Order: sequence, then C-alpha cells, then structure tokens
Amino acid sequence: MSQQRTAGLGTNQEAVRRHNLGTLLRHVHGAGQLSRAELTTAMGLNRSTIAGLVAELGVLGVTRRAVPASSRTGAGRPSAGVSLAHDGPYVIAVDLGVDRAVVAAVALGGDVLRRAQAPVDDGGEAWQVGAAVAGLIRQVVTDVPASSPLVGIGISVPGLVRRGDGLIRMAPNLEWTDVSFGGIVLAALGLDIPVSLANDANLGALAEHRRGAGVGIDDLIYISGNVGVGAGVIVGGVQLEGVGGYAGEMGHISFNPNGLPCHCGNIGCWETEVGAYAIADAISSPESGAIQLGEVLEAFAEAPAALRPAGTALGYGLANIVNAFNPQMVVLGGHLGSLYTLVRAQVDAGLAARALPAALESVTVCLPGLGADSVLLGAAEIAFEPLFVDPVAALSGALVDVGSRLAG
Amino acid sequence: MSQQRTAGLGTNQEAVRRHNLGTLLRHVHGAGQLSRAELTTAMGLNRSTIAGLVAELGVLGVTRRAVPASSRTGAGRPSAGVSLAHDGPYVIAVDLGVDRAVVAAVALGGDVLRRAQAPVDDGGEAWQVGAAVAGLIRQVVTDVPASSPLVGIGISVPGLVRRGDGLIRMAPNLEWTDVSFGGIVLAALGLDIPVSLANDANLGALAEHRRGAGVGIDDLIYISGNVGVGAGVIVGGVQLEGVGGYAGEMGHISFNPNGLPCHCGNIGCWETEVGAYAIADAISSPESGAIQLGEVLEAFAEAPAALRPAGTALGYGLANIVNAFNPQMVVLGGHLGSLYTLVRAQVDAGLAARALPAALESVTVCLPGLGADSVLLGAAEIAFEPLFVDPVAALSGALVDVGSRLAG
DNA sequence: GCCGTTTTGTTCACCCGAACAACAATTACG
DNA sequence: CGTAATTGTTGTTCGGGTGAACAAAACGGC
Repeated sequence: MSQQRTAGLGTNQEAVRRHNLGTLLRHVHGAGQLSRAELTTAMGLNRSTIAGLVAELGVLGVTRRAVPASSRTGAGRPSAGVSLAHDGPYVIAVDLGVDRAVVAAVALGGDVLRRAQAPVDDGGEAWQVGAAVAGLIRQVVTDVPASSPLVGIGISVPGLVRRGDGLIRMAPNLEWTDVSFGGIVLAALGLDIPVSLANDANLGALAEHRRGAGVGIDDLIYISGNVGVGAGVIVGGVQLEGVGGYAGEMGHISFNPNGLPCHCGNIGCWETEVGAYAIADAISSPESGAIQLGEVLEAFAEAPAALRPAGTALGYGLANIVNAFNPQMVVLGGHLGSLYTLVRAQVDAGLAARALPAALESVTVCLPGLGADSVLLGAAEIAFEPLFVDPVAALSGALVDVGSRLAG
Repeated sequence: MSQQRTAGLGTNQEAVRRHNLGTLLRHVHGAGQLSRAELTTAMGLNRSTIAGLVAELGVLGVTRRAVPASSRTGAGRPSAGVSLAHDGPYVIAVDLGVDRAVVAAVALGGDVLRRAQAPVDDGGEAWQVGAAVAGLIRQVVTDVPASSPLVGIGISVPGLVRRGDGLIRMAPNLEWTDVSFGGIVLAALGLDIPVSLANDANLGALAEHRRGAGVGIDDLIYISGNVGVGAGVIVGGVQLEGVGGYAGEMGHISFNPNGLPCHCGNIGCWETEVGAYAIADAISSPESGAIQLGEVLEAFAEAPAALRPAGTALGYGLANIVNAFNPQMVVLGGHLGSLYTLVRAQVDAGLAARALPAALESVTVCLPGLGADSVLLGAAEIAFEPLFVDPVAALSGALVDVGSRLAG
C-alpha cells in the first residue's frame, strides 16, 4: 500500500523540494552514516543544494552532524558526515506469524531499538491477537526517547492484504477472512497514527532489497516459506503489487496435476510440494513440526534422502519464477532457506533444468541477508515510507511522547 | 529497453522542465486532441505553465493550435485546442513475424501514415530479413512530409531481446541466436538513428495499455499467441522487464509433468498445450496451419470438441498468471484470442477453478482493442518513448527529409 | 439584444529553489 | 612548510512554476 500512482502529473515546484528532501533522507536511512560529498555524487545535485537540504533535515530533528567519516583517502578537506539523530523518528514494526507475534521499535536507519514477542493462540480471534499486539507495543515504546516522534506502524501479515485500505482478505493459517486488523490494533491502543499492512513475502523482499542480501539489486524475489509459500517481487526497484495487492501468490501456481489437494481448493499447487506440511510429512515429522519446520530442518547435519524430491520441486518452481520474472536474485526465506542449505544440489539442478538459459544466466539463489528478521524490518520500511515521500508532512503528523500516552 | 533507472537521484531543476514538456506531449499523443484546460487539470499545473509548455511545443513544430474543441458545455470562454502538427515527428514501426514483416510509418498520436509488408522466408538469415525490412522502410517513408522529423525505429521481435542493447538472444521461430538486428537494419539503410527492439508480447501489452482495450488500466497482461506463447506484463503502469529483459516468458511455465516435449528442452511447458502447433494438431490442421492458426480458427463458426481441452488449458494457465501478477485485465492476442472466442466457456471455467478468489474478482479477460495491430503500434510506442522523456533532445537528434536521403 | 456570469487565455511581477562562482577551511603529499 | 586537492560556506544568478490582474469569448436570463 505504498506506491502512489501519479502517472501523467506534472512536476510542481514544491514537489521538487519534497522529493529531494525525501530522497536525501532515504539515502541516510539506507546508509546510516554518509558524507555530504557522497550525497552530492549520489543525488547528482550541487554542493550548495545538498547543504541546504541537510540543514533542513537538521532543523527537523532528523539528522545530526557527525564527525567526518574518513571513507575517502587522499588530499582535500574531509567531508562532514550526516548521521541520524538519537531522538529521531521511529516506527513500530509488527511481524504477525502463524504461532507468534514479534513487535519491535525500529529507528530510522533500521536499528531495532527494542523488541518483544508473544505466542499467538492457534485459531485466535482477530481482536484477541490485536490486544496482544497492542500489549507488546506498549512494552516496546517504553525505552524510546520521549522526544522521538512515532511515524507509524507497519504490520506484516501471512495472507492476502488488500492494497489501499490494508484489509486482510484471507489469512489461511490464521483462519481470518476480511479482517481490518489495522483498525483493531489502533483501537486497542487508543491512538490514531498511520498504519500500513502488507503481505509477509512482500515485506521480506522489500527488506532484503533495502538492507539485506539484495542491496543494489533492482530485480529481486523473496520467497517466504512460512507454513504457506508466497513470493514478494521487486522489479525495477519497486514492489510488484497488482491491482488488489495480491500479486506474487506463487504458492498456488499449478505444479502437478496429479498432486495432492491444496487448502485453496485446487490440486497440486506448488505449496503442496514445498509447503511446510508437505516437507514435514516427507521427513515424518509430527504435524506440529510444520510450524517450526525451519528449526527442525536446521537440526539436520546432512540431508535425509526423503528431502530430495522437495529440493527438486523447489528447483522446478524456482524455474517457473525465473521464467516469469527474470530476477537477478532469488532469496529463500523461512523453511525454504533451511531446505536450500540441505538440498542445494537438487534445487540448483532443478532450476537449471527448467529455466530458460537467458534468464538463468543472471540469477543468483541465496539466503536472506537479514536472517529471520527480513519480514520484521520490511514492516518497518513500509511504515517509514511516508517519511521519504514527504518528510515535513510525515513528521507533522507524527506523535511524540508515545510512551507516556500509552501508559496513562 | 525503455525505462531508465534513476533511483536515488535528486530532481534537477532543468529536469522539471524536461519532464513537464515530455508529459504534456505524452498527453497530447495519447488523446490526439485535447484542450489546454484539460491539460491543466490533468497535469495539476498552473494555466500559465501549461501555456508556456504548449508554446514551446509549438515552436518545436510538434503541436499546433486547433479549433476550440467544444468538449465542455456551459458558460465560459472555450479552451483552445492543442493538436498535433501535420508535419510533426513520426517513427518507423516494424513487426517482425514468423512468416512476414510489417512496416509502418506512424505519426505522433498513433495514426498509421502508411504501411507495407512482405513475406519472410522460413529460416532466412538475419541479414536477408534486415535487407527486406530496409526495403519496406524505404517504401514507407516516401509518403511522409519531408519536413517531418524521424525520431527512431521500433522493432518487435518474436523472441528474447536483451535489455539495454536490444540484442536478440533467441528467436526460436526465426531460428536466430544472438543477432544484432537493429544494427543490421541501420546498416542496410545507411542511417544512424535510435533503434529500439523489444519482445512482441511486451509491445502488445504496451499498445493495449496506451491505446487499446486497457486504457486507464495500470495492471494489464497481454498474452501473445504467435506460434509461441509469451506474456507482456504491465504493473503499476510500467512494463515489467526483469534484469535482462526476459520477464514474461509464461509459455515456458511448467504445466504438465507428463506432457509433451517443448522446443526449449523441457517437458510439458504451457506452450505445448496452447501453442499454435499443439492446437493445430488438435484440430488436425496441417502443420503449416499453425503459422496461420488465427485465420484457421476464425473460419470456425462453432468450436469443434477437439478444441475444448486447449480451452481448459488456456484457462488453467491464465489462473497461474492471475495468481502471479494479480492483473486487472488479460488481453489475449494472436491465435489465443481466436481460441478464446470459440471456447470461452472452457477458458472462463478453467480460470475460475484455479485462480485465487481475491485475485479473480478484479480481473477481466478480453480481446485486443487494436486487433492485429497491437504489436505494431507497440513498436511505434517504444520508438516514441525518448520523445516523451526529453522532447528537445529527441528532436535535435531526429532526421528530416528521410525520404530523399533513402532514395539518393 | 444587452448585461452579468463563467471560464479561459495572456501578461506581468514574484517567489522559490537549484546552480554557480568565489572564498575559506582542511587535509595529503612532496 | 608550501602546494595541490577537495569540500563547506556564502552571496548571487538564473530558470521555471505561481498567482493576480485583465482581456477574451461564450452562455443564460431578462
């Protein structure tokens, strides 16, 4: 629910300032610390202009002047560093999993200030989960400096999230349908701040693209193995959403017409071959092991033979994805990452067998650079997004001293 | 090879003018004729600004003042119309098919000034085909006013085209590999102007999005049935390309593990079920009928039973596409359009059976609004693209009086 | 048929923001 | 220690979008 569609509009002159200010902040957010000279070359603007923008961000309380980071060697005056203020803006990131919820306060720059988590009951009602999440948020905001403005809340959902309003259309593993979870959490908190929701795979892709294994890579796919299987797709540096926001449901691509029934009602979806339940079955792990499948797989020192067909199926499915999207990188998250480390040979062979040579030659399969935090940090990213589109407006709408507001 | 990646750059102030001038021209190109008042609201700029931009385009010889188009009723001074100059810029569009090449001179606004076509020998060498295309281009430019500047050449290719340099990596039905066809055509012409190449499905999608069935629809997929099967994908109003430019090869998504061998080396690709050869086989049409399959299918008044499985396979494959991309519209081009009109029931049923409900509810399957010209007009669009990015630069690099240059 | 209303084109001064140039600051290197 | 190189700082210039005022052109009611 991020990308605004402004096709055909002209560029207003105040929009120039907004855009430049936001872009500069985006750079600082991405690098954490960088020099004004680097900003000058990265943004292609004049020194004076960068100086003005940096000064404005300083007045806004977002950045501060840092010691000259000696990244460059050679003659010349060292460039003054720009880094993030200690009491700068932050967001709440929520990773709603199948069996647990993780909540974190994340500062600009991507640092996790504090995190908390709690189990989520299987089949819990949305309002119960919302109350639990609200409780975690209350915990998490206590440590944040009171003067830090809270920009918004980003929530990752293992299911289909409608673009625009963030309604959860279907979350099979939570057994939710048409739940307005953002509203529920806000009501439980008694606050009114921007809430963004998105699919977990989409957020994993976003985080890996911005601060994980895919930095600098504009065509990237993150495949989430989180009981179900979904893909987050970034093409040309922007997220693929689709009209409704449901793009990337690669788990329900037909894979085997003679396969097993899928919970979606069809037969032989890819998820029935590489989903957590299928793999747990293959290694005769108890059904409950499917939810913790990542850990179960990590425990293996060597791959049992029973996993090899799943590896091949993963490779074949990846080939479909490579043919469809021609990505430069495919990141395997959740249990698929664990599976990949075990049966890498089968996966690579399956991919090479079925992908078109031209598309295969430029793709890399890898593990998440952010480990298990990809999705959580992606949730932080969408919450920050308005700040990069219009810093001034986003900050004027942000709340300060949230800790005491929530305590009182 | 169109979309330039400028992520992270700041907005230069001269870039504002470029962008606004290009955007205005894009509007005029799209609508053909529209009033300055409409431009003002569409672009969100001031009346004065629009006036300045329109004046500049007039000086450039691109637009001319038109009679007040009375689109609005009511009081008030009628708004002056902006329409395209008679001797304005134009491009050469080339649709390279499996058995024939179509070449057209296309004016700004999308009008085909003149077209010519010639058969292409099966298995012809690239330089032979290039010479034939050059001959058609010579024919086509004769009618164009000498003062009209030729902006560039756009070429549609039934195969994989590398982004950036436009190299044809693989065109199975032409039996070409790694052919620099743009260079070949330019050499045959003895000219040096910008040439853009792209995959036929991508161009079909572009044309349908801009002037066909998908005007105003930002998430659209065009599926080309042109012996092989490929998809052109537009998401969020921009073309999905992938790192190398090979995205959208949906014809080689695995469809049936027990299916027939595909020319790509795999088994059971979707193309082996809905490609022209498969369908020609099904209706016992001679092998040569595959190339003209569209016409063969059009001749049927009612669908023979033998086509029904192909219809179902088409529906199933569309479901995969809908799940992957969540488009708002799917346009079926080439023989797939003809097939759809015959076995629509099977296609719709197959799609409904396998697509996720959330994604299914917002998708429409339809036929091309531009008929058989989608791809040709798409080739014109990519040739025009530089003009909308920077009108002044594109015009300064354009050639005038091409007719006599090529004749002499 | 006239006059007020409405909408738009036209012109001008204005403002904002990026670019540019000159100078100062600061370091590396010989 | 002096020179070259790079960057921050400052004041000025320049370009382009904005806004106000006025003119133009059509409609509608009287």
